[in-house]
Amino acid sequence: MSLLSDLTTIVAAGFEAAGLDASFGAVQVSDRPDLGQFQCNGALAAARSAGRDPRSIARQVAAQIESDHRLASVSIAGPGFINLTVTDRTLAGCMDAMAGDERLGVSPVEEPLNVIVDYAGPNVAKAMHVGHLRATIIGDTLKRLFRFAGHEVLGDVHFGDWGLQMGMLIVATRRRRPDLAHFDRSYGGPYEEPLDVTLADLQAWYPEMAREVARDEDVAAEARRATTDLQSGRPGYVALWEHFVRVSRASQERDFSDLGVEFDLWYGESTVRDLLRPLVDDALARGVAVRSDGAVVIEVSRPGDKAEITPLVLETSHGAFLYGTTDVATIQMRVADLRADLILYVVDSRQSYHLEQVFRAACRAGLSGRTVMEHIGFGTMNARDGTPFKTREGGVLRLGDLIEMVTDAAATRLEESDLAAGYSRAERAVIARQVGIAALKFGDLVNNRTSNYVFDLRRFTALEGKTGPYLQMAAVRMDSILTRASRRGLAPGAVLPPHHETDTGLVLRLLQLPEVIDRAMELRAPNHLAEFAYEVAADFSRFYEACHILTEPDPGQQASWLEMVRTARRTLELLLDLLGIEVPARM
RNA sequence: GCCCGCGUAGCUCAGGGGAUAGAGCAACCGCCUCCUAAGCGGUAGGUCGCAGGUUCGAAUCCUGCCGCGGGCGCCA
Repeated sequence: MSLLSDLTTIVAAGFEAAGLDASFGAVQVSDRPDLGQFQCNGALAAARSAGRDPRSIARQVAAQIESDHRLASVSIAGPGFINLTVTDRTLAGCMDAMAGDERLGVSPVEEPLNVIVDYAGPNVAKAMHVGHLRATIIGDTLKRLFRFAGHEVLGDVHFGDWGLQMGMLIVATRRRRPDLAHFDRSYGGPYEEPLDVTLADLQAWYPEMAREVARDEDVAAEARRATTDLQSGRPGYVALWEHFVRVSRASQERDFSDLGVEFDLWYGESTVRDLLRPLVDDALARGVAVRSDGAVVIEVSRPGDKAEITPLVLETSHGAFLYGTTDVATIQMRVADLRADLILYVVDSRQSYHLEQVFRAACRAGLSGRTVMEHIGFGTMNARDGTPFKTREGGVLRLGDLIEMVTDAAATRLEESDLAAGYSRAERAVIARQVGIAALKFGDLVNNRTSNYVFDLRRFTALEGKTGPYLQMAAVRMDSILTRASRRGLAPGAVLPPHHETDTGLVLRLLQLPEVIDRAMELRAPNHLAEFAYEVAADFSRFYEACHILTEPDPGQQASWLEMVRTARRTLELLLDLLGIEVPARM
């Protein structure tokens, strides 16, 4: 379907005709545009297995394929590189096919899978902070990407609402508000909403409590007791917990909404709470889990391990379940009820050890079936000095504050520019939000997922160079041209063979879309989408500078260029949509 | 101690065995009577941490060392 796959088919046939494996025919975009548009390195690899000179293989393959009408030139260079350039007519034909295709030439996957993307992972009693940014937007992009590719995808927020912290919050609340009916065992309900316990309270109490628990065994025991009481369904505690969940979720949904992120499932650890007891008992009964120092653990080490992997604790010696337990139970639920084929865990890389334990435990307990579980780890966002990002006061920067910062910076930039001068206040506010979010998201997603990166507010809000706003600007320009053209009664038409350096460059770029989508999916790597979106915008900008579309005298040429602009716009729209970036109506 | 990740231009980062290692920013030089200059073109800038190895070919794979970050049962 794609140009690259067509070329691979051509060259692969050449290798087969030469008595060599077709797999040597893989064609890629050229590293040396001066020598050709595409290249195949297969002759070098084939030389080894065939025991022949790579150049002679390349010559043989070249002779075999050079008569193909789609190829303008086939040449051999260096030790045996086969360089290809396609005819301008072929480029035009491919471009027309892309322009006429709803999916821009990207075929849907042949075997759709049930995919669950587990991402964001906010916790009760904690407003989201900068650390949640990556988990949220990487996960959101992967969700959109897999969905676009044709998979059945569910995004699950995996709310952290069922661990020891709940007991700690209950104890903290009891200290401040012992009068609440929630703590009276003899009270039968109903429970009033403790409205004066706010998220801000919970956030303040929690770290204090955590310090105490670490220091004082009595307090720790109290928190554990409250946790087990909650987990075994004590009504007052459950009511209090429901309140915690409500106030936390309200704050988090605001942040998600600002980021344009939505979830299909707002499941949490508590969703599987009724599975925990049976899961542990069953594992014990079947001998999969064992008692160790009073706890129930499941062995997860395997013969080939480089280092010992310690058993996963399913139930503590105090009778509480841990987040590992709920993680295993969540796998059980996703496999049995949601029929997941693939589960992507978009979680900080630092949790890799834990997730490995959990995956193995689920497997050993026979709960995961054929479902593939994958940890999509990511690095941390650091400050300019390389340490984790903090506010000037040394505290954790709230995600909501970060969003506000980039929005303000975009608004300032907008005011400095003459361009937005005539826009209404309301429109400028909308644009500032869209531009700020784009700067934030693109600045993050363009980085390799696995590496740590530095968040530099100044750089992120500069809005110049390789940034989200640059992409928005390019999209707005495309819209502007298309709108003006349509007002003048000009319509996109058949794509003519490109002959300019810049329109050829744009066409060659756009035709790479299917491979980029494939690669981004395969690697679960949003940065490939981000990078490609930038290249599309940059190639368009060059084309835009060199070819003045609206004043082009030749109607055929003009219609062709308009079709290229329209297709570039659709391509950019798709990519930006996958990245979760909105395009303002104008800037 | 063991395990995992990282080390590429002044800065921030891309680069899934291939040719001459790229981009953005910062620096310097140009381009707005013309579809939005948040733009475009150009110049300069590199022992790809170090040392070995595998290979026709290594930033990329392997080993060791150095440096930085992270993780290592009853927290999440």
